[in-house]
Amino acid sequence: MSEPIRRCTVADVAREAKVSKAQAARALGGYGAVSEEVASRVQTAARRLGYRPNELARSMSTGRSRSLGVVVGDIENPHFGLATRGISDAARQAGYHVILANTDENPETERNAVRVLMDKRVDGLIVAPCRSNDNAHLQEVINAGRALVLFDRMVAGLEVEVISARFERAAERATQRLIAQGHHRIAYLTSLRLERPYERLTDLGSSPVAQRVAGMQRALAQAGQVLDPGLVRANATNREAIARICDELFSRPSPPTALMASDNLIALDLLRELKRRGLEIPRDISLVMYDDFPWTELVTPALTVIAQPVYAMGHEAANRLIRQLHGEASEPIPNFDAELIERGSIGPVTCATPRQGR
Amino acid sequence: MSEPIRRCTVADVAREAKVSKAQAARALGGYGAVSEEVASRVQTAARRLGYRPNELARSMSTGRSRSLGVVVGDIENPHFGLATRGISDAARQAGYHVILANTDENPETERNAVRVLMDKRVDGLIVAPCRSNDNAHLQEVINAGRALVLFDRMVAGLEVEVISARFERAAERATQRLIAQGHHRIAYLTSLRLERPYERLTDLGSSPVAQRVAGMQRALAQAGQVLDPGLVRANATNREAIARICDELFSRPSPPTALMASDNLIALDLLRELKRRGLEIPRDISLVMYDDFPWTELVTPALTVIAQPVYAMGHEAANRLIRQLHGEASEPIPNFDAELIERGSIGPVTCATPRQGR
DNA sequence: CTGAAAGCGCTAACAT
DNA sequence: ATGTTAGCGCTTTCAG
Repeated sequence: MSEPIRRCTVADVAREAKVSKAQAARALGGYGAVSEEVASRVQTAARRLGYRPNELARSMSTGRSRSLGVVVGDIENPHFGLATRGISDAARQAGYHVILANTDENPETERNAVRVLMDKRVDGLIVAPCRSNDNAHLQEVINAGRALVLFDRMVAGLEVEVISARFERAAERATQRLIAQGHHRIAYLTSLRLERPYERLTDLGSSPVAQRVAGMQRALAQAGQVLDPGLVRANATNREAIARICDELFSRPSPPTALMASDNLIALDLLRELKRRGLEIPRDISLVMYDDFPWTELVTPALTVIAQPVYAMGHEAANRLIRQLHGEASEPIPNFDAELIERGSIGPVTCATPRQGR
Repeated sequence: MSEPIRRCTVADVAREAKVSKAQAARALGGYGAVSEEVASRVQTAARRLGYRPNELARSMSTGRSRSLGVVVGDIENPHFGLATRGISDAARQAGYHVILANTDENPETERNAVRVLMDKRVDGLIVAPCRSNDNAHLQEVINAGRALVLFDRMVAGLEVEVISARFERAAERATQRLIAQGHHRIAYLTSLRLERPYERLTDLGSSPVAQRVAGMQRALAQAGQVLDPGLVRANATNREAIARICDELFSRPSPPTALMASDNLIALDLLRELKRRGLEIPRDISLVMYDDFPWTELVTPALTVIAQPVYAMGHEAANRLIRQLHGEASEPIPNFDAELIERGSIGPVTCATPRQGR
């Protein structure tokens, strides 16, 4: 019931150790010059009193909070779970803490989160932005002189480091494999928000999604084919949207014979949707998913995926951010190359065009 | 290059609005009494100057940081991903932030994390403790008068709210189903750390694991059977451990005909291990897993699982914590009943005892 | 309703 | 090496 419980402060320790407050603080904080004698007396006193530093006060005077803000779309998504793990492992090792903010892939929430984290005086920010053209709030971060690293996606007009895998090569290879099996109508589904139907590569800016589509395009070009823009579908953000996209895709005169899912959530919904329509992988349709998780090996057929080193990327993002904070020179960003892992979800295209079930 | 960039403070706003610092602070913080006149002048000045409050300073004087510490074993585990999502959604709604700490299921790291979070002056803590008998650091939290809610597991000798699903009923039902299919040697694998081989229910304290085993026991008893203690295996914390446990289990004179995996990580490893041994589910062996995730429906066969409302539990944990902080009376903790979801991984026991493949 | 001044717990000059 | 004195930016008495 006793309410605030005045915690013991440096002043208390100083009194107990019979030294000045400053000296006690130095011994406790391990920063100035302190004699052995005094140091041990202070340590003893601190232990006896159960002293714990008030990090808030410390941050207040130093101006640094030793905490990193992490802003992701959805921590429930294992992709971000893994990334966050990488980030927080690196942070902990360097003595930093992680303040997590979920944006629900909502730009408004993201703006807000970034602002509040700044108000909390995080030393730096790792943001997986949900929009690539919405940079005002992130520019503010830079203007305020706070460190910033982007994760997964870049943002137009923002000169900051971006940690993101390189997808073009793997996308190209995956498409080649598909083509080798006779596919040429290959649809690509992404959760990227686009106001208008996809028309050309430049609609995608320089996002990773652009790399993925570019890779497809290149592989198709090598085979003397062109990518039908109508097969690149954005806004695959939830089950209903994905069902709708499937409806449209499969009611085309020439429906796709292969699907590429831009993330595991899309793949999961797609798998359900295909099952519902009685379409069997890889007999009736082929599937490639971006990202790799343990379960992809265990579904039937095992999924052919384009893996990216998400944990390592998170780790690197945090390390770079921290290096920025310490004013250390940053080496070039390592190449995180996405990698095609072939399992069983690509099969030869069948003569029978899969028609819409339902 | 300009280093610290002195951010604008209440003093600046006050000067600009030609009022006292105190008055500006009141207008900005929305607390004391302020005339319309002054309020609007201050707001205007604040906007013009791009004022943003320093939450650190605010916390410093109020003693409250509006942030919650969340300590979990492994954010990469979708179980905790979901829980964290529930927590942070509830927190955000109430204007709180979440500071996340990963313990890697390591007691030492956990103690440390709890301490540092306390030092950062979080208002309250949600902890998924990795040990049920290690309560000193958590007792400190209580002694310091800080709010605490436990997640998933309880801790001996600690009088705090625990949010955890109730498993006995579902465990019993699952076991009944198994028995109905002729199983009676049912093994249970948990990541719970136990120094010595399991012998009796009391070895498990009052953990959820105890509920699960109790449920099994009860169902077996109803069928006139007893649970062989050798089939309850703790320390299934990683792939190697799980492989070793399988070795032991399947080299018994009478190996188990059904397996219950205490979490999704164990199930994943088990699935791999069974495949490696050429054991097919549900023909050669049956499997039930705790927790439910989208992919469990998509593996072949679809997994029979014991689901728990993890998101809701996280949400509730945060809400209760916040209610504690506000000194509001807490209603009784709702019952989060785990639920058996029958899919395809339970089959009839076959005559041929599965022998070790290797 | 408004203002002056004290203080949260710490670090950082500046002396000694 | 040690002590003294100011702050950090905010909230909070306490007067008026």
